Amino acid sequence: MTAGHLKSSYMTNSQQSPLRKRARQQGQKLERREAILSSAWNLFQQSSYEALTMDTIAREAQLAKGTLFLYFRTKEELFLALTLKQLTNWFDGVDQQLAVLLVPAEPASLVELLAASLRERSGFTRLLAILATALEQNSSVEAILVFKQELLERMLRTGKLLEQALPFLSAGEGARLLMQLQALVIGLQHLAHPAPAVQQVISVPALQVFQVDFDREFRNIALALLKGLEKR
Amino acid sequence: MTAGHLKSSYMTNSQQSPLRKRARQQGQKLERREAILSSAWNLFQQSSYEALTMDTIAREAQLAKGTLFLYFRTKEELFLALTLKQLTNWFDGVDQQLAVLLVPAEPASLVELLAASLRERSGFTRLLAILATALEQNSSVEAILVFKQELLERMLRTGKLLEQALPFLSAGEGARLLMQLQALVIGLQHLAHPAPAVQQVISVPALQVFQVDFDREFRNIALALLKGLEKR
Amino acid sequence: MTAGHLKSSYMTNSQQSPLRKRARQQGQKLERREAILSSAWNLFQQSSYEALTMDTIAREAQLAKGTLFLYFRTKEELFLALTLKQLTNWFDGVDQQLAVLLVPAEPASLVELLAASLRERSGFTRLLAILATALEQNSSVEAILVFKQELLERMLRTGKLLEQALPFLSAGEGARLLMQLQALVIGLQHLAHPAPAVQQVISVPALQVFQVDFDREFRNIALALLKGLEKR
Amino acid sequence: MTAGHLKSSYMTNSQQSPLRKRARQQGQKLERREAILSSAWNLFQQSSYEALTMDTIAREAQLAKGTLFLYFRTKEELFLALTLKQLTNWFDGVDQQLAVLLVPAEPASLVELLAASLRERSGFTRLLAILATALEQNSSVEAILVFKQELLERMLRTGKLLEQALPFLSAGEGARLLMQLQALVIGLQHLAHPAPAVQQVISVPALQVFQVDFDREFRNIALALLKGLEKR
DNA sequence: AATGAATGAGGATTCATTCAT
DNA sequence: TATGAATGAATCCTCATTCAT
Repeated sequence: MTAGHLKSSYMTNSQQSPLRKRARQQGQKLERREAILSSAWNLFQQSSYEALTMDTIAREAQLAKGTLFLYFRTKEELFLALTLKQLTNWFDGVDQQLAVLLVPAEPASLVELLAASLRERSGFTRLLAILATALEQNSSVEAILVFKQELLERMLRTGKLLEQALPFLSAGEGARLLMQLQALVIGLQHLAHPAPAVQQVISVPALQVFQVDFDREFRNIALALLKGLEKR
Repeated sequence: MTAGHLKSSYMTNSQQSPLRKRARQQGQKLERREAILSSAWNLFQQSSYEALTMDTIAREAQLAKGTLFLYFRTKEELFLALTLKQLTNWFDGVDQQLAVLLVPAEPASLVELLAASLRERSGFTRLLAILATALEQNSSVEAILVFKQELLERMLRTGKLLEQALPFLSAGEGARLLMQLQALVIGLQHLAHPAPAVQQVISVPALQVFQVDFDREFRNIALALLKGLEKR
Repeated sequence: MTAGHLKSSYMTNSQQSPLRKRARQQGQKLERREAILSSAWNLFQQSSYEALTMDTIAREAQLAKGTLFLYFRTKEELFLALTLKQLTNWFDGVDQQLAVLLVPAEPASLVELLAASLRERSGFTRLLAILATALEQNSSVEAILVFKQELLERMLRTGKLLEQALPFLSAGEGARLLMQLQALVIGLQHLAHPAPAVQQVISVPALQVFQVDFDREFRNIALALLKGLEKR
Repeated sequence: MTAGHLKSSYMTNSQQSPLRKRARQQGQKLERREAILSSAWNLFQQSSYEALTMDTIAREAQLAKGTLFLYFRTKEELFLALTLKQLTNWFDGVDQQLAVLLVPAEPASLVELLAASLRERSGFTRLLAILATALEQNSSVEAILVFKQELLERMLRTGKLLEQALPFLSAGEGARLLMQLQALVIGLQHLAHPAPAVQQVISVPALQVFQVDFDREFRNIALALLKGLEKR
C-alpha cells in the first residue's frame, strides 16, 4: 500500500465542536444544511468539483456520508444549492452597491462595480462555469425549479435596480442584461482559467494573446455592451 | 464466442471498404488520422462527448481501439484535434465571407455574417463549450502547443481581415475581438442548451426568461460590442 | 425545508385518520401490529419485496420508520409475520372448503379445491417463493420459532382434515402432503413468473415450452401425487 | 482498523501457473471463459451467491476485475453461464445412465437414477434454486436466449430418452416431465436447506416435521408423479 | 503499424437499523 | 412509546489506456 492511500488529515475543518446532535427542528435542519454547504464551499475553494468526493465533504462536515443524501439528493444538487447560495450572496453584494450609486449612473461606474464584485469571488465564477455542464446534468426537476425560481426573483429584483441606475434601460432589460453578463462570465472564466498544460503553453511570449485577463475583458466587453445599449 | 456480447452493428458507418492496410507513408498516416477525426465528428453530431467512447469511434473508423492511440495520445487530444479542424473550417468560412464584404462594412452586416456562420455549426459551438473544461484538461503540452499555434495563426489572419473590414479596429484588435466572441459563444452555448431537466423547468411560462436564444443573443451582444468599439 | 425532497404522497393510503396515539394496551399494540402488516400487504401486492422499503411501509401505515422496528426486529421478520398471516388465511380458506367436501373425496376434487385457493392468492405464492431465500435469512430464532410453531399447528390441523377427506392417507401423511405441495408451489412459482427479460425470450414460439402455467401444472402434478398415494 | 478488514488469502486457488497471456484465438478465449467459470464454481461451493463478489472471483481466476466483464456482462450472466454448464453436466450424466437402462424401465429405477444424479450435485441444485429470483433478474435478453435455447435442446434430447425408457410417456411429455422435476427440485431445495436460524429451530423434536430430506422427498414425489402418469 | 485482450482505479448511492430526543 | 435524523457498509461496472502478440 502506498502512502498516498492514507487519508490526509483535513486542515480546513477547524475542529468545530462535533455537532452530533440530531436536527429535529426545522431551524436546526436548515442550520445543518447550511453547515454542509459551508463545508463543501470550504473544500471547493482549494479543490475542483471533480476532485471533491461526497466522502470528503461528509468528513469535513463531521457527518456520515449517508447524512448528506438526507439533505441533497445527489452531489450535483448539493453544488446546485451551493451555487444558489453564492449567487444570492453576489446579488446581495451588488444590490448594496447599487443602492449607494448616484442615479443616473455612468455605465463605466456600473461596470467597475460589477467587476469588483466578481474579482473577489473566484469560487463563484468557477461554479457558474460548471453550472450547465455538470451541476444541472444530474439534478432533479424539483431542485432545478427551486434554483431557477430563486434566480429569477433575484434577477428581476437586481434587474430593476439596474434599470433605475441606467435610465436607458427599459423595463425587463435589466434582467436580460444580467443574463448576458452571466454568459460573459462563463465564457471568460473558461478562457481565463485554463488547464495547467495550457497555462504552460501560453506562457510562451508568442502565445500571450491567449492569456486572458478576466477582469480586464469583463470590464471591456461589459462596458461596450452597456454603451451599445445607451447609444441606441 | 457464443453469447450476445457483440454490440449491434453501427448504422452510421456507411460501409466503407475496410481500409485495414498499414499506413506506412506519411500521406497515408495523415489520411488515416483524418478518417478517425471524420468518424469522431460523425458520431459527435448525434451524441455527446461523454457518451462517445473510444471503442465506438474505433468501430466507426473500422479500426481497432488501440490504433486510435497511435494517432492521438488521449481521447481529449483526439477531440482537441477535431476542434482545431472545425475551428479551421469556421475560419475558412468566415474568411470567404469577409472577402466579399464591402469595405468599410457595417457592424450589423458583420454580425449577421458571423451569426450565420455559427448557426449552421452547432457541433462546433458544442466543442468550443467543452474545450477548456474537458479537452484541454487531459491533453499534452505538445498537443496544446500545436493547437494554440494554429489557432493563433488563424486568429491573426482573420483578425486582420476584420481590421480591414472595420476601420475603427486598430492593429491587433481583430484577434482580440475574436477571442471576445469566443467567450461569448461559450457562455451562450451553455445557457442556450441546458440539460433536459432544465429545459423542462424553463418551459413553464413564468420561467421563459431563461430560454436563451443563442442566435438572437449572439447578434445582440456582438453588435453592442462592435458598436461600442466603433463609438469610442 | 424548501426544496423538493418530499416524496410525492402515496396514493394507496386511503387517508385513514392518523392514529398517532400511543399503543399502551396490549390490544392496541396488536392492533397497530396488524395495521403495519396490512400496509405492507397492500404495498406488496403492487410491488416486489426488494422494491419495498421500510420507509414506504411506514408512510403507508402513517407511522415513523423507527416505530416499525418496535414491532418487528427486521424487515424480514415483518414479512415473515405477513407470510404467517397469509398462510393462516389460506389454511382457513382450505379448511372451510374441506368441511363441505363429500367424504371420501375424489383426489381430483381436492386438487381443484386447492388450485382454486391458490389461484386467487398470487401475493401469497410470491411470499412462499421468497420465504426460505429472503425472509428466513435475516430473522431471529425467536421469530422463526413462532412462525414454525404456528405453521406446524395449522399443518397438523388441515392435514388431519385431508386425512379425513382422503381415506388412503394414514395418520401424519396429511401434513406431509402439505409440505410436499408447498415445495411444488415454490418451484412452480419460480418457473411460472420469471423476470421480464425471460418472458420476452420465451415469447418466441420455439421456446414456449418454458411458458409454465402455474395453475395447470399445479393441478397436474398434485393430482399425480395424490393418485400415486392412492394407488399404493 | 479491525482484523476482519484484511483480505484472507484464498486457499481455493491452487496456485495455477498465472495464465497472463492474452487470449487472442477463439479457442483461447473460450478457455479463459471456462477458467473464469471454473473459479466461480470453486468459490460458489464454499460460499453463497450473495457473499461472492466479482472481485473475489477475479482474484481466484488471477485476472483483473475488468477482465471478467469482458467475458460476462454482469455478475448474473456469469452465474447464468455457470448454471448452464452445470445443467449440461447434469444432463450428460443422466443421459449416460439412461443409455444403460433396461427398456422399458421401472419408474422406480428411473427415480433412483435421477435422485442419485442430484445427490452428488448440491451446488447445482443451489444454482437452480436462485436461477429465477437472482440470476435471470439482471441478465440480458441475449444471454437468456442462449441459456434457454441450450436448455431447450437438452431437455428435448433427454426428454426423448425418457420417452424411450418409459413407454407410457408420449411425444413431448419427456421434456415436460423434466420441467416438472425442475420445479420439484427448486421447491425442495428451498425447504431442505433453510437458513441457520431455521435449522436451529427445527432441531427441536416437536418441529422435526420441517426437517425435509431432499433426497427422500424427491424420490417420493417423483415416483408418485411417474406412477400417476403410468396409470393414466 | 495494427490489434484487441487485459487492466484497475474510482465513487456515488441505498436503505435497514440505531438511538438521541 | 414514538419519532425521524443519523449512520455506514457494501459493490458493481465503465472505459481510457496499455501492451503482448
